[in-house]
Amino acid sequence: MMRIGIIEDHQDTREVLHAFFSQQAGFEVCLVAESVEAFFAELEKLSSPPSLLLLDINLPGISGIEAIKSLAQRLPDVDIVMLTMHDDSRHIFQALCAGAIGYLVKGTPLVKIKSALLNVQQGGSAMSPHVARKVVEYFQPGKKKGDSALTPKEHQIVEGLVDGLSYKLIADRYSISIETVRTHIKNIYKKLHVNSKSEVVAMKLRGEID
Amino acid sequence: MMRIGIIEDHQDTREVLHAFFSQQAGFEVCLVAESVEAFFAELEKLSSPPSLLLLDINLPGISGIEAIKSLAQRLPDVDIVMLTMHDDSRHIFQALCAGAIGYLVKGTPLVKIKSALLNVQQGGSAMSPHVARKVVEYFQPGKKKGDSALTPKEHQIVEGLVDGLSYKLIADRYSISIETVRTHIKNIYKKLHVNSKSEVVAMKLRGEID
DNA sequence: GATTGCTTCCCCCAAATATGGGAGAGAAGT
DNA sequence: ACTTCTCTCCCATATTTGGGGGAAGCAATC
Repeated sequence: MMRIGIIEDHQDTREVLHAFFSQQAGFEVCLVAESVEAFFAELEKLSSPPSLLLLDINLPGISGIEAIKSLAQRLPDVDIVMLTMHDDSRHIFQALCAGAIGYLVKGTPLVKIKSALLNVQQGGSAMSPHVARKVVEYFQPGKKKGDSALTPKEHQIVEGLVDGLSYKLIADRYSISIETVRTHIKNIYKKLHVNSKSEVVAMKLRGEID
Repeated sequence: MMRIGIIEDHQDTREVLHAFFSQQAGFEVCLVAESVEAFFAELEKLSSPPSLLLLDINLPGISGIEAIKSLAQRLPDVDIVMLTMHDDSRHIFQALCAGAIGYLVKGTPLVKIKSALLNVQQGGSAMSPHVARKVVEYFQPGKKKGDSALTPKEHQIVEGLVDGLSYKLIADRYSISIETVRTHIKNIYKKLHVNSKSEVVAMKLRGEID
């Protein structure tokens, strides 16, 4: 028997999930909440905690991604599966890094969700096809070799970013075309799994690069 | 009538300045000293203080730059104009940060100095009447008002920036309009003298904010 | 010789951002 | 009462950035 919790702000989705899994043999919906805050409040009243969580990202108050760590801390044995409309690399990466074990895109048929959750319960994973693809692509370039190691030129560019320079000024500083700067930065973003200058600066100054 | 004080160790320069401004209508040289120490001593004897100071940097004893703060403290309403041979950015930066409102290089024709001082008295600057004022304001975060201290809301916004959020996401996080976020960020930029998210992130993570 | 990785440059396009205005409401201090 | 500050929101416009392609020279490696 799988005891699942659902955190989802959209009422329709919430009720559909609740109704569906309540009917499925082997499943028991033990907690349904529309926000992380509400979830924690309800959690107090439960005798036995859920073993799996379906978690949305767009939530009022604390976002689903922000909540993953505290959820995992509070419920060490729970499997967290994201169920969200965001299929972009950034959210996927953040969620998985924070501790989510699965990532399903909204629109996935209920039966698919069911089988995915069964997979999770058996120690597998639950990912929508193209999410899985992105995940694979993430770890492919990184696991073959030097991983997130930036090339010398890329390190230079990062220095420029930390100094708050625009693409154009970086190009001037290193006497290269602005297009080259753009190319380097795009590559840096892919390696670091970010997508803005600010995030690169933040990582660098936090010592997360090098 | 502009009452000016002159602190200059080089005798020739001192006398030339004294003689020149004594002759100019609307000007009154009320104090001439060859050092900061001597200036403070003479200041005791004056009934009404100078409204403007011509200050050298190379001085015996306390340097002109070191003296700026104590001078400004002693004479809150005085405009301090540097008159020095040092035209390097370091000295300029130090002087302006300390509170000097103008910065003239030695060799400036007397009539130019005169018009520069007139500009200062009229709320301008003594470097080049319209670019100069911006330069001054650039180096002096907020001389007139509440300094570079960020408001609570602005600190919140900075947190959002450090987390790599876009304007829209910051707006969502704090439940305010994206326009409000833009306004706050514009104000932050002005206070910190930067003009990009990355620079704010860099300053914050370097501990230069707070 | 072929593949791979690094650097260099170009195109296009949509979105985000920076910059300059203005404006009103409420709180706090003068 | 008046000013100052903070927070809120809006408009317009120009530039920058992010994301998607592709391509070419070069060095190292296989």
